[in-house]
Amino acid sequence: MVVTLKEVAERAGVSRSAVSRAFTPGASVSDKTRRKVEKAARDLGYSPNALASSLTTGRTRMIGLVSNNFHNPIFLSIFDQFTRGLQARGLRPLLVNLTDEVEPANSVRMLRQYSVDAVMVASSTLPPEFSQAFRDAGVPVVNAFGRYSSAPDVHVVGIDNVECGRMAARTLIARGYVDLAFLGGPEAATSTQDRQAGFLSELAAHPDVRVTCSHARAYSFEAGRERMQQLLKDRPAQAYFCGDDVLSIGAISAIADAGLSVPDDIGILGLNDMEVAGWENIALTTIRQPIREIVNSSIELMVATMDDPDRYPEARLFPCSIVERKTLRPLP
Amino acid sequence: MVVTLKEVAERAGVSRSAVSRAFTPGASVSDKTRRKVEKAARDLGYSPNALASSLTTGRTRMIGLVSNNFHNPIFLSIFDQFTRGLQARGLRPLLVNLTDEVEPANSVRMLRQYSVDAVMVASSTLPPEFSQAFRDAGVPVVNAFGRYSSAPDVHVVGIDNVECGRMAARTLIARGYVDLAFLGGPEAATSTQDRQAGFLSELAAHPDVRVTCSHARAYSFEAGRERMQQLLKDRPAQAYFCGDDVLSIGAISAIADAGLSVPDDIGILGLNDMEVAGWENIALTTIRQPIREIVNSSIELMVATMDDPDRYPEARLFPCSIVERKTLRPLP
DNA sequence: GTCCATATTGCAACCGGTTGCAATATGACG
DNA sequence: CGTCATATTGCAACCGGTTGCAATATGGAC
Repeated sequence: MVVTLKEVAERAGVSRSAVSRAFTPGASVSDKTRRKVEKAARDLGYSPNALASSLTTGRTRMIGLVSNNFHNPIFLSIFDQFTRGLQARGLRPLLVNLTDEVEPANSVRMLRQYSVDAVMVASSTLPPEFSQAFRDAGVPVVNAFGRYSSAPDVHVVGIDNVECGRMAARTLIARGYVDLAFLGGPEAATSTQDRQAGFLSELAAHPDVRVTCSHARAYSFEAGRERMQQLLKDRPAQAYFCGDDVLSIGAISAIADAGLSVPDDIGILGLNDMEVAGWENIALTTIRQPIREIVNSSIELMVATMDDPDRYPEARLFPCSIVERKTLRPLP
Repeated sequence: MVVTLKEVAERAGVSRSAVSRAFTPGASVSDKTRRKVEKAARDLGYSPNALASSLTTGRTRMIGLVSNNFHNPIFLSIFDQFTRGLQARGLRPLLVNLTDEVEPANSVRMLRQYSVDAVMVASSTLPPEFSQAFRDAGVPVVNAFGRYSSAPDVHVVGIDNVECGRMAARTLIARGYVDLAFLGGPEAATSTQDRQAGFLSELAAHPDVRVTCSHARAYSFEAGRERMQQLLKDRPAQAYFCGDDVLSIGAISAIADAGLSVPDDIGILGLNDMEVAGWENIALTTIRQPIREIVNSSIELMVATMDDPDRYPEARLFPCSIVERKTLRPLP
């Protein structure tokens, strides 16, 4: 059924090596041979078996694309960017869903069985042990959307969550809010820890401003909604910096249910700028993460690490920016 | 760096065949040999190279997961289900993003180079030529979320869009709406064509009911919003059946902007029941597509077709159901 | 202990390619 | 036309496994 190199060689009247070289860029073949081979290949509908060649070349051009986040809509566009970026470079993503997986060794074994050339961890919540396990197995790894300080031995590309927290604080202060709050994701998530730390550190310079912190049990709509419902039973703050857009929208939903208005009664500031945040009936004011840039840079770094596996680990941080919409009162 | 069968064989003091057999379920090996091999493998940290073995066995256990829909949030959960379902069966999804790809031959070549055992097309908008091209290349294919009538030579698993259209009509009629409209996706999308046909056919029995049709240029928030803005300039209908949830939410946003209320002034019925539709500040009444069942059935069918490549093509249709929320007036 | 059916084992060829090396072809130059 | 450097080619070994087959080992029956 499937055409092999040998058949092409026979039809073209050349050796198998000649055919192989005709398909290898930069190999030594005369134009005459190349033409004969190309004709035979075309006639037969031949295309080389990438897996067979990987056996000798040691490169499969397959990349493990690893994530555990299949609920936050922002990740759909992240997968979109990654698949397109990898494909454009002739790389193939082997998608690995690590939801509920706790044992790094399993994933490592699996990805080694399939000889991926590198691993892209696309997650802000996967424990660093996973990235480290891949690296220990000798596979180039980049952790996209990861925490930059926790795993200095693995490349990380993402945003400066501490700075995001500071930016959030400055944004709220500038709008005249004096009673602020942070509503984070799970307390164990490093992204939440960093954003909170930045938020608080910036506010340290404003002793006149009141600030409180609380945490939702997950980065999800329901969790944000539940948490905000509880907060509303007490005296709520004037404005909340939420650790994530989905969380923000859950919070807004609870506020609306309580008969209060955003931004008139309570201001909400999100983080991520997922597509849904821009929908006019959501219109979330949020801090935009430059997804495209992070993805492209992650791929570039990964490719560079494939060429030089001993490359010294680095962190690449991209600045975020405020996207002004309708859930914060305007600047005075 | 990487441990091979040969090294394990040497350490265990057996032949390479013995090692291979120890890792092949059902092969003939004595317990004694198996134990020696397992110990050696453990000591060395050996795990077999799946790609190398695929050369002789002809099976890679890799599946091409092909889609062109990376904007509709419903597809994130679809990918979630697919990756988990495939992984649970020891299959590995090679993700292929066909956004902007128009030439089926390219995808076929790529997937053949990587010797995938089967292809899962997860899309309702990919032209049937793609599925057909995979089938013509001799690769088992299932088109999940595809149109059941257009490509009788390829397995299709999904919903009966015509019946969905009818169900939508019945739902609106039952709520006493007499001035109805269908707001579809692109006119070229077969899902839109079928839903519209079903909608109109059911209404044929109700000559007293007025009905009009229009189409958004894409299955997107913006497209739905724009189209509804235009519709509102004229005399809008009492209730709209929208071809998709995202479209519905765009329409709702336009209606709200115009100072009208949903469902008091205009009713909206969506289709899909994506996660966002359930968020309380959206609360879209919609027709639920049983995603999990469709995905599982698609995988089962794909696996069955891998065992019997000549399996006669079939269509599997799953019933949809109304999810009652807050964008239609209640039943009388 | 012998005989025979059955279970294990290793050899060697093969899967579909790549590549070092030596052999041969080519072309420039004198 | 001969010489020599360079370009092209084919041979054969190899990548990391699997598997048919023949050889050997095992164990039960007699």
